Amino acid sequence: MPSMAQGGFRNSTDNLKRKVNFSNHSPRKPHSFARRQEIAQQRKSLPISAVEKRLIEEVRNNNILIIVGETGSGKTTQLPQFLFNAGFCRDGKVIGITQPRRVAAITVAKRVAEECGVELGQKVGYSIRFEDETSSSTRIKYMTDGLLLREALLDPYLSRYSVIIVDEAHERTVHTDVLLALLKKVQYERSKSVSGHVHDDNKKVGSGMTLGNESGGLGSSIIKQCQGRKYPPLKLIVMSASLDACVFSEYFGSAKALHIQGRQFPVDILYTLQAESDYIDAALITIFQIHLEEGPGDVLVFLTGQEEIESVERLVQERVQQLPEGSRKLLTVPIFSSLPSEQQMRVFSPTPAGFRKVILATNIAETSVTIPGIKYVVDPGFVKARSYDPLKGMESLIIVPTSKAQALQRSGRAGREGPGKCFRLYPESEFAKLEDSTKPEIKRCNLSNVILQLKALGIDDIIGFDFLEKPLRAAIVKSLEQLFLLGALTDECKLSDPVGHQMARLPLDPIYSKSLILASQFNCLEEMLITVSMLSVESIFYAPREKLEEARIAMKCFASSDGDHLTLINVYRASEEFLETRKLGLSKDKAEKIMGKWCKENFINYRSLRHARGIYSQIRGHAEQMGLRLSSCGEDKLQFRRCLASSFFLNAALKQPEGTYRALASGQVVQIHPSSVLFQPKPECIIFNELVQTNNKYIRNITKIDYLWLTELAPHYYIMQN
DNA sequence: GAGCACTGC
Repeated sequence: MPSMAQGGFRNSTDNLKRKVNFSNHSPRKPHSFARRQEIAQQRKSLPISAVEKRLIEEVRNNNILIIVGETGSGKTTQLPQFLFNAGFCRDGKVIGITQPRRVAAITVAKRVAEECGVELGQKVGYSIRFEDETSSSTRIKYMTDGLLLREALLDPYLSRYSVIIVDEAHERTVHTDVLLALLKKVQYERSKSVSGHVHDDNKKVGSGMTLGNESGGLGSSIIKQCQGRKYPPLKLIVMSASLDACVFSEYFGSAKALHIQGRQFPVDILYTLQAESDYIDAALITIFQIHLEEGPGDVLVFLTGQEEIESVERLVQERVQQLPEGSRKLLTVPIFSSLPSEQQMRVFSPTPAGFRKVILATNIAETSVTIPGIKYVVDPGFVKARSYDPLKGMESLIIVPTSKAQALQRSGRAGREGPGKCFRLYPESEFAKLEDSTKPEIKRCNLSNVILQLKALGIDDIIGFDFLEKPLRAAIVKSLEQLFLLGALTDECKLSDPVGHQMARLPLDPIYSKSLILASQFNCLEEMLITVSMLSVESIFYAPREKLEEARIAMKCFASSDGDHLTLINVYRASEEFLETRKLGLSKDKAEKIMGKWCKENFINYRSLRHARGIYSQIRGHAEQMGLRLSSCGEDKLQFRRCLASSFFLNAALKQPEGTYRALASGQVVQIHPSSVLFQPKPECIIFNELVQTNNKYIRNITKIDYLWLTELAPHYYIMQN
């Protein structure tokens, strides 16, 4: 019996003790005088408002500032407004604020537009992929960090911006890391463009940079492009929620760091007395311990994946029935990203009177979704993490312990509305052994895309590039090699013309970008546009456990004996046809609705399909602009499969006697994932798009090809190898 | 015959 079942939690010595401030949340009354007063009152009560003058002064005096603001400090909404009012948008300049997530960019922009009393898209706007709510009058612009990176490809000096604020930098997404490196360079170059030499306060900034490599770098390319033009200095503000501000400060030449107090309620942290052998069982016991012994308030339980969530849900429901009748008012609500949105919404519906809600969540509830009413957090201390092995070209999804920062983030979820409690299902001595923070994404992902982007920005020395944290040399070399094999790089490791430049312009995985270029030569660009759109989104098919058989039958209607790629095309075209026949005279809302219904009937994930349609129209536009020939191979599937072989020759595999496959590039033994339409027939030779290790090494998205095509279509790889 | 955390252009 786990120790907590005997009440084995004890108070931690390092409870989160923070200053408490209260705010009144009254109902929204837009546009009314009362509403404006309410907003003014709320703004004034934010911790950041007390330091407005000081902040503006620091921004004036420092070209780079690190701001550490705890949750609820108001830094994201207020700082841009302070800067605007202080005149940082003179001469039509823009303040840009980047976010790692789309929803954050949208919701914050809406809030700030309301606070300013302006219509969204005017003075205050946002821009994310597929949605641009800005205009020529926009001065405060929220956007995703990936979008600003794309903007930099068109405007390397980021000349429209007077200030760029990188928010949530502690999350260390690839986009954030690359953006920070780029901004450091841009800032240095802009300061040079004004004065012809480096300013005193910029010398400090530039000191950590590799000036020796400027010849092929951003500097020279920008100077060429922007010859004779002068830009005012760029102000850079890096905002982070965590304590490791020194990482950013050091990177930017001992930049000044400021701390702003947050507004979070205290959370009691409790640990188990002993290590738990089974964290699922420990979580179950803790849930019931809270339910029976603690005061009212909902419970948030962090689990690692869908399967765990579903099994815990069943177990909780079983055990509730064994409780005395008066104690059975316990509801379970699951949430994870692949759950259809209407089911995700259940976490927001108020808990019925007298009930306690137990939310079973993946780390979607850590940052992406904020659930109201949480007073208790149960944290087993594990997370399913993706990592990438550059040598094998293989991703893996494995369950690992969380970091300290992650544990802190999770416990903070209990203190949003009042004091809370967090039950960590491991001893305090184990907490001390955790990594401080999660490994930055750039150290555990395929770098091909990053490198292609940097090359397109004129940065050729990737190994010497001044990253915030350097990726493994082997990972860089492997990706350079892949880009070379795809024809994106020349023998001198420069971006090739036109292929490399075209590939860099497309917002896709480089291997998919290349497949579009090839497809225009194979006369099947239409088919390939659909294919890469469908391959770029989360799983298209959705099969709930209880309707697995029905889902299988539905999927058969779309299946192609040639493989998954043509199956995906069939799904896309069927949805197009369905919409074509119905949409005449339908409003956009109505059309979406019947599309959603069609998806449900066919066991297709509506969100994924809609996303794929968005990508399709975007990349189709790019392809047209590039002058790629839009053609269809019609019924000639052979032509399309030959194009797939030509595009994905790096991912070819041959069947072995036991029915497993050998990946030709890496020699690894892999298996076809059972969700593939080719799981049953098991053809001799195939190409695949994904290699992920879970319980086994699985390949997914597979099409059957002829072995001879490989030497014919990719002789530079296959003939050289033999 | 398995099962896939989360983002983003």
